[in-house]
Amino acid sequence: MKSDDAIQSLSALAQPSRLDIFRLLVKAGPDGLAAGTIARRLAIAPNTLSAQLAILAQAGLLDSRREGRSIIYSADFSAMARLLVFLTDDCCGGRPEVCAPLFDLARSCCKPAVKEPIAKEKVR
Amino acid sequence: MKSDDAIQSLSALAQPSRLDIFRLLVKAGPDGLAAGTIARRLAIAPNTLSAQLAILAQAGLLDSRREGRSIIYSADFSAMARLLVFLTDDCCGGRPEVCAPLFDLARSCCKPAVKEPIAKEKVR
DNA sequence: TTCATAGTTCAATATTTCATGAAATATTGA
DNA sequence: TCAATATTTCATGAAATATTGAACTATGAA
Repeated sequence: MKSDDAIQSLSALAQPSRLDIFRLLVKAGPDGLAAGTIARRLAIAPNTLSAQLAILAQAGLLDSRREGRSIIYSADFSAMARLLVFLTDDCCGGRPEVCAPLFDLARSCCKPAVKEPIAKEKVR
Repeated sequence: MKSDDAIQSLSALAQPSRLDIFRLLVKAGPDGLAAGTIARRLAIAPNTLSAQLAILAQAGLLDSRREGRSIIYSADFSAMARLLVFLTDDCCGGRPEVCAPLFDLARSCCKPAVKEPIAKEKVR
């Protein structure tokens, strides 16, 4: 990832409505949500939402697809991961303990992504 | 972490000079770098740099301490981790494979900082 | 003291970003 | 086709942000 791309992603997320939108879509998972649903849930005017979605999509953080009259938006998880990698690039500098919080992050994210559905219940 | 705090951190990082500064300090590790050193390395005017450092510090992303005439800035790794957690909150939504990239992130960061190798690799 | 070095603060200007209303486009069903 | 729904585009004024020169504070050395 280039610095310009990271700036674009960070700028896209650095706005209250857009951060809410993105986090809502992160929670929604790959299925995503229709623009109208997002507008209703977050109480954002349709035209304002459209502009926000365009900014997030342009930054590569969202995918979109049309389904009937609706346009479904979903978070691009791999783009997200690339951004996080960029931010933490060479974070250790020879001191593995420095980035220990990052491992805690990965572990707290969800149950270890092994093939078997280890835990039935939801994380948190 | 509250949304406002995340916005502040993201806004702080969403600017070319500040992103460069932060990443330089991430690489520098806990020892940090003097403001003047950062200014020289990144070719930023001292007063401009000062403003940028203040914004990053206000966002909680940097620590600072005086050493003689110099003021040493260093990245706050735990603040960083909190931001990443916030962004990926509930990212799984019942689909562990969705956040697999985050595990790749943690592993690529540096050598696993775990007491014992949990599960098996092969997360893909 | 006096001076030089290291950073910061302030004020002004230039630029970017934001939310909104009005109008336009796309899809579906009657 | 027409009407309704879903979303986007455009133009605009207001607000936030960035950069710069000049002045200011703090530390250490002569």
